Amino acid sequence: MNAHSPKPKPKPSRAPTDKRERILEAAIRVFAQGGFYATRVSDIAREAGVADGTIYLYFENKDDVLISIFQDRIGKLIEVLREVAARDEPVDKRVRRIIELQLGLLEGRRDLAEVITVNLRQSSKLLKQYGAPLFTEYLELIASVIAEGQKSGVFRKDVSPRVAARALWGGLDGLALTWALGGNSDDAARDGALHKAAQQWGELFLDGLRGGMDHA
Amino acid sequence: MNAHSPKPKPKPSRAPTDKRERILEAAIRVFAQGGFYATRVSDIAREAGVADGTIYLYFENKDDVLISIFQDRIGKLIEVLREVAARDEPVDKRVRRIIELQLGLLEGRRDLAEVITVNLRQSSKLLKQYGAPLFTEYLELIASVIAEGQKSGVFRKDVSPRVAARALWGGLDGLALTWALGGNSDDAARDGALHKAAQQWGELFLDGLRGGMDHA
Amino acid sequence: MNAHSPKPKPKPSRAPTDKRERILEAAIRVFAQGGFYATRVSDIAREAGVADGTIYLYFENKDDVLISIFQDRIGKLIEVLREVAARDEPVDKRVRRIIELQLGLLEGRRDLAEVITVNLRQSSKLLKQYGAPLFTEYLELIASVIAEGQKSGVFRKDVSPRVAARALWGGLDGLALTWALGGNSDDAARDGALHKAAQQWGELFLDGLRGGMDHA
Amino acid sequence: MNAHSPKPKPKPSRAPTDKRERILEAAIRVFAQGGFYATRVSDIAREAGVADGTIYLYFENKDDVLISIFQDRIGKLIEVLREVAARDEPVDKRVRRIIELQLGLLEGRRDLAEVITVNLRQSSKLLKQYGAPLFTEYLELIASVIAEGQKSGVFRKDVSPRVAARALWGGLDGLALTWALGGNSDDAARDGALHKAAQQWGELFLDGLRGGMDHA
DNA sequence: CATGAATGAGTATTCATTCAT
DNA sequence: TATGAATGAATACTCATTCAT
Repeated sequence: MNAHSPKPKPKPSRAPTDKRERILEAAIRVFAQGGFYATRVSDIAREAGVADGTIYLYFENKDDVLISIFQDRIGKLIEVLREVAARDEPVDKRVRRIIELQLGLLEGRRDLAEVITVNLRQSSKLLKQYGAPLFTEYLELIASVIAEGQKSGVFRKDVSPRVAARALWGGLDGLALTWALGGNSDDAARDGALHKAAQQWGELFLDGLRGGMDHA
Repeated sequence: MNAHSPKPKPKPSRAPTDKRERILEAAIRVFAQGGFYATRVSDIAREAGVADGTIYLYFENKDDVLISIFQDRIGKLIEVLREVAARDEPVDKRVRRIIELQLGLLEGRRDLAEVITVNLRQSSKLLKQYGAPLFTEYLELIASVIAEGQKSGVFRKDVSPRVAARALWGGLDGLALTWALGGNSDDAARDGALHKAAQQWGELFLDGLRGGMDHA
Repeated sequence: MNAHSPKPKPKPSRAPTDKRERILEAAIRVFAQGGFYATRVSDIAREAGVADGTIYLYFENKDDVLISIFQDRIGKLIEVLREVAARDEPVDKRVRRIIELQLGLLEGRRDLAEVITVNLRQSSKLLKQYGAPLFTEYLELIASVIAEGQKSGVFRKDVSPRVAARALWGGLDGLALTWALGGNSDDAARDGALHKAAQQWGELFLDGLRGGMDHA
Repeated sequence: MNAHSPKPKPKPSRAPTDKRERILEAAIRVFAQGGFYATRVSDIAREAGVADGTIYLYFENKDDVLISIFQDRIGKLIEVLREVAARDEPVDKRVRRIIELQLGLLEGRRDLAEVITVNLRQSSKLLKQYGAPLFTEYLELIASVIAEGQKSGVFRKDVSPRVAARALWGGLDGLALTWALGGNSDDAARDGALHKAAQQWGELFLDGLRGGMDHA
């Protein structure tokens, strides 16, 4: 009951589970539009082109849909992140990759950004129960890279790696939030803006991490 | 319906609608606890020590309560922030004050901080409609301080003040979020931890803003 | 959760709780008509002349309505029965009173008879959870009278008082069931028939209890 | 819709719709467990080891399954009862056989007994529509045995055979009900207890029927 | 004949809002 | 002003039934 146990994904064969994906994508769209609470299950169903009841063949309940969005997407992100974090590259380069990765998740997906930055937080229950573990895992990976940078003398040591990781993530999330909230003009310019902002933020962050080197 | 037309706030006579204030305070507390949607009007009423119907003597409806929180409280927050931003102090000191202010460590106004970190994301619809403008104003104030620092040569110039402002806010929000997600032990130790984390984050941020000075 | 804890009956003052009673009576009527499961909550509400939501001010849920019918009515029956069982009268006379009492509950209330004989058994869950205790108490009272009769040498001793009590009750219930199921002609003749049948059954039962006296 | 027109039972060829029988058996079991309404068609299917849809190849709908149980099983029960009632044995012996038959202690046909005690009351609507006639026939057979006993001077004449039949059935039903309500320990001890209770009840009943002989 | 994924009508329950007192 | 009992619209979820395979 407590652990998130999704409906036993019916035979992940060729196309069938394609329907689960369709529902997930539809949910991202409608959640981004009206928010999790304002969205009716039938809205998701209509958007996905299935019957209301079909939703319940693939998900436990409405909550489970939101949770699954988070878990599927963040889960994938963590997988890649794990690989990046372990790479044999300079730590600052890896930090830049992490930033690009997190933003890349949202590349051209303002809807997904909104679901993750806004909708997920509307239910403290869901956030704490299901979000926290994955979120913590994600942050720990980032923190481990920063800690490594501290050990190798590249980063200042008077900052907790976890605090830095949270701040890094929070800064990106903040950028994404304002980006998601920004008008409806979803032109490439905006995408470019997000990208550029992220780069600036990355350099600021890295300089901050290095900057204190003298007084460390 | 669309324009926010609150109940004609009965002229603040002697005890200037002392009850309206009590309801607002109560709402901030319960919204912070369980979120806007999970909170029932009767929860607010109980917390405020009034009858359900009384809420409707001071607010149009439930939405109006959240909107009023935005406007009243963020309004006050902005007022204070405006004063801080205009102070005749070094910019880095002012940035540190902003950080403390947002985290509510300043003057024990934690409730003001909660409005931003918790309530801001409660309702997608309301956030976009009423929250965004105020939020933007808030960020602009921060950005103005940073811009000033750039002008005076204290901060690097290759970072957009707005990007920096968002990142600053986002980082703080991230710290507050993980702090909120962490267990329930609301002892002073946790307060201390948040405070310390905020300081570290502040220094990292400031060093980042200064750090690039050489290549600026 | 397990114990049946009805909504805190709002002030049992003059008339207010009158509404609870109205709902209960309405429920008896509609349950008897279409059965517990086929009856919609809104049917009860309409019959009682209240709004759907009002039902939930007086009852936990639909189950609670059925349980309350049983508990209220059987509860009252047990109160009287307790007095009768303790009377200073010959045991056979007391047994006859018990029979009349049980049938009297249903006097001219074929609907109530149907609710108790049929509807209550449609949910084994409800029956076991809430019905059993009261039912057992009721049977024990009857059994105690029979046991007394055995001690005083009036009744045969080779029959368990509990078995006899169950059989007595079962026989009455059987008569009530066929009576409740019988056509729709609810004339006095039918009432008389039930009464007469009960008397016959009472004498048969009493003779049975006495009959074995010689081989006891 | 009203008249019970079952699916054209496919001509019982070799294995005469062996599957229909399996479904019926399964339904009796699960209905007895949780009641008609609480049982889902898929429960029946799982218990029978067939797919949900298969049920509809043999039955019109869920109601039809319950109706078919009535008709098939009670029909069989009545057949056996008819044979017992017509036997060339003393009436009291035949009454004892009837008792054992109804309690399912005879020939291990407990399922037949369950149909009466449990399934009969499952659906008010169906009970009235399809059950009542069969039930009446069942009672009439018992009544006929009692009437015969009265004619032959073995039983008292001041009791209506029908009343006696109902009481006999009701008493047994009462015993079975309390037996069913009692815990879950389905050991042989419980079976023995029921058997013994039934015997006691039988003798009480018979003595009651005979007992009044002197004042008849 | 058999399957079981998909359907969508049906309903208990909640909770914002009203209004008689 | 203040109350809180009453309202009833709104909606997540279930499950009997269908039908393409």
